[in-house]
Amino acid sequence: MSDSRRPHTGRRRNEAARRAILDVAVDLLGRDDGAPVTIDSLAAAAGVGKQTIYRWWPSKGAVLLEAMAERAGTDIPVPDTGTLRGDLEAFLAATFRGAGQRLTASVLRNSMAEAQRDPHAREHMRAFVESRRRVLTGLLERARDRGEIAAGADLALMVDQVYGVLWYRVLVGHGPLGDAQAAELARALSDQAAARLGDAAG
Amino acid sequence: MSDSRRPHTGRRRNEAARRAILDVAVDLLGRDDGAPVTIDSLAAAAGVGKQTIYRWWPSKGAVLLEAMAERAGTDIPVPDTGTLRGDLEAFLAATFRGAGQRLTASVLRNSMAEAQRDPHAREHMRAFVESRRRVLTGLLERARDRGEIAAGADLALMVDQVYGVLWYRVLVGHGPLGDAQAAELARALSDQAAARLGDAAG
Amino acid sequence: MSDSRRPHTGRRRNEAARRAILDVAVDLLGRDDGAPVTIDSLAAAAGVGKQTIYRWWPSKGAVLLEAMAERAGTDIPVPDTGTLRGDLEAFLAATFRGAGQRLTASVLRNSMAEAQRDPHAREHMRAFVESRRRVLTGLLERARDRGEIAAGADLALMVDQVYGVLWYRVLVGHGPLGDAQAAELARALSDQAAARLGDAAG
Amino acid sequence: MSDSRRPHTGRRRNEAARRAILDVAVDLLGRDDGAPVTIDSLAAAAGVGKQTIYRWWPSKGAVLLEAMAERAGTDIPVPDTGTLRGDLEAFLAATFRGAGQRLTASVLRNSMAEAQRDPHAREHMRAFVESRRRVLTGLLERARDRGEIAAGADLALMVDQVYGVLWYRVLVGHGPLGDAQAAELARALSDQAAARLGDAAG
DNA sequence: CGGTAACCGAGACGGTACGTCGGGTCTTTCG
DNA sequence: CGAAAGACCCGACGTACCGTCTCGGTTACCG
Repeated sequence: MSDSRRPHTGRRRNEAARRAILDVAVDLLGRDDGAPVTIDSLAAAAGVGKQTIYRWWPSKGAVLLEAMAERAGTDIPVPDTGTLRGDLEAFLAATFRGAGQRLTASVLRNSMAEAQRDPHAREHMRAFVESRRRVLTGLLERARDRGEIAAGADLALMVDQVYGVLWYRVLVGHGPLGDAQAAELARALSDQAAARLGDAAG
Repeated sequence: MSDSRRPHTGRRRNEAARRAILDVAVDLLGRDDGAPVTIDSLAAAAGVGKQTIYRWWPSKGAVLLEAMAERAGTDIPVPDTGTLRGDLEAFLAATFRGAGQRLTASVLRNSMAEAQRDPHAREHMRAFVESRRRVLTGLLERARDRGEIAAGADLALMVDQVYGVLWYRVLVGHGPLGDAQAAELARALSDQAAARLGDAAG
Repeated sequence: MSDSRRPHTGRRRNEAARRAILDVAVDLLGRDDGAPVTIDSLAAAAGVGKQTIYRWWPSKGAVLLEAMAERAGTDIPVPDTGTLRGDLEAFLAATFRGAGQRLTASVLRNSMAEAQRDPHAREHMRAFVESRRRVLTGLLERARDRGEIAAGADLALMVDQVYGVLWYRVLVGHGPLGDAQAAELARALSDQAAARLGDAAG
Repeated sequence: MSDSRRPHTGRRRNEAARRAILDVAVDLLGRDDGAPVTIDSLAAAAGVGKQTIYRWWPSKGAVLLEAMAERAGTDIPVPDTGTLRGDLEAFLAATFRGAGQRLTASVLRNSMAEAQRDPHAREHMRAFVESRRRVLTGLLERARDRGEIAAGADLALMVDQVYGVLWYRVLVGHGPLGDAQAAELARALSDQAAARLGDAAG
């Protein structure tokens, strides 16, 4: 993998090695051949000793999740179309399109599986999920401030519906995940919000 | 595990062995100590030779998922309150209550993790999920026939909104899964359905 | 402990694997390229899983020593020339010639090194050494019975003088180990025995 | 190990560090817990960087053997009792007593093991052994000059019998190594010498 | 007297081998 | 002839050391 020699950095952590490990991790996670990413192959492909991985990460799951967070966390821009439905549709489309990619989906599936076994990975997963949720929650709060969502609405549950559908489809693979689904779900959620507003009004 | 001696049955398949294997599988899946259920421990605990497992199941994942399906698949009665919201609330409450139990949740988490690695398990998971979805889909279709849901509504997506939230919370564990969530989600979905009806009417 | 005769079910030890392991061990020990015989290479060369080695031997040293004992223990015939000096010369010549071979010497050196670290190997070495000593002790006892060695002579020390010289030269390599040395040492020891006889007589 | 701070010596070799390394090496070699003295533990215990060891010694074995030579090489005084047997008995008693000490024996065993693997150590061992042999050879030559040993006698083989017995017992541990053995062996060797003298005379 | 060369403690690095664990197959013996 | 027992091959696991490297610092020598 790393043909060109990576220089030692003495007694300080070698940033180049860290990068190589994470890059290779994303690469391997992306393969959906079912091969479950071994530490040996990871180390070999990164041109790194296994100890260098274990020195900095407590477990395989931790590496994979950090790698995943880097990849999947590639910022989804927060749109501002002026309406809840427009914002949702744009955000969901970008999000679903990302997660729908074969490679990213594979990363997500492997990571979630790892998180079920490894407590470290679990914690990383929790943090990753939280960071993603925060973005969407912000979008919804803005809409609420604009008066498009009732004050008492359960924003968390709305967020869960989005990411729930996303993970569910990624993990089980029973249905597609693309622009059409994003649009449909955006409409459903804005309908939910509108209905509650009407309640409050009436 | 099997204190009393299970008799050999000679040349015919030993149903008792099959039962013991599935029972032990559920038991081990239920432990959420993170220990990942090995075939050896499964065979030992069931008082069964490993070959007896492999004779009847193609892989570890297949056993575990079949075990899970037995447990988690305990039939949720399909309610009939006369209204979509009532039906949903009853169904979701029962479903969430089941999945929210520590043991069942543990089984689900382990099974989903297994399904990400093992193709056999993946297929089983797909089938299990499909069977569960069919029930809820039936409930929604009935409501559509009653005129509570628009003809063009994406029922599959509504089903996903339910099971997506369920799996998402089970797997990540960032929020509770109980009657309150069931009620809130039932209300949201029926609102969403009603909104589409209004569109169609106008 | 409490178990009486259990008839043993299940697959039996694979004798071919055992032989392959020991043969390969001798082969690898024999290389005096300094490469220290790893379990991995041993298993690979024998076409055997590592576990199969660890199932039957407690440590690497134990395998190597058993292999060595088989090789070096190839029976040295006990000569019967009628005189102590003749017997000694024949026995020592055969023994030294064996140990002097490059391959056997290499096996001996590696084994002794292993025995210094590994308690299991140490015990095996003790047993091997003891079995070799017994043969020579028997030869000396016969000579004592014939009256060629004084009753009070320290036979154990005489045996040590033989094997001491042998191991010393094998391990340090400061001098040859062949027929000439055998003859010289045989003469020295029979002289030494004769001297004690004279003492007793005088 | 080194509680008090060792002062830097700038660009000149730090003698204190060298001493600390050798002292710790002897200390660790002396443990007969079978733990095989690693460079890391050696460096840590000496409060020294690993590079400081590799700067001055070509390999682990070299350090250990130099340490051993220092300890075991503590000069055995060459006695002068006037007779071969007396000289031998005194010299052997002192030598055996030294090597018989648990700590020294442990050092010797570990060093010899190291010498079988490491070429540097092997060479050091050869040199050490040679220096020890020279002393005993000198003692024998003096006796030959006095006419107590025949001119044609194989002094080297006599020396080998002494050190052979010593190493053999140290390495295998099948018998004690003390004054009694020293006396018995001294008598045996002087008997050998006397016998050859008689031959020459007759 | 200000570089600079060689030493030092520290510790990360790429590797190799370790001994263990688990997966899935194969073989033996019993009922 | 199915089922238990369990040995087999394979390969990943996480750890221990190896010998190399770079760092930041100290001290002695040299210009």
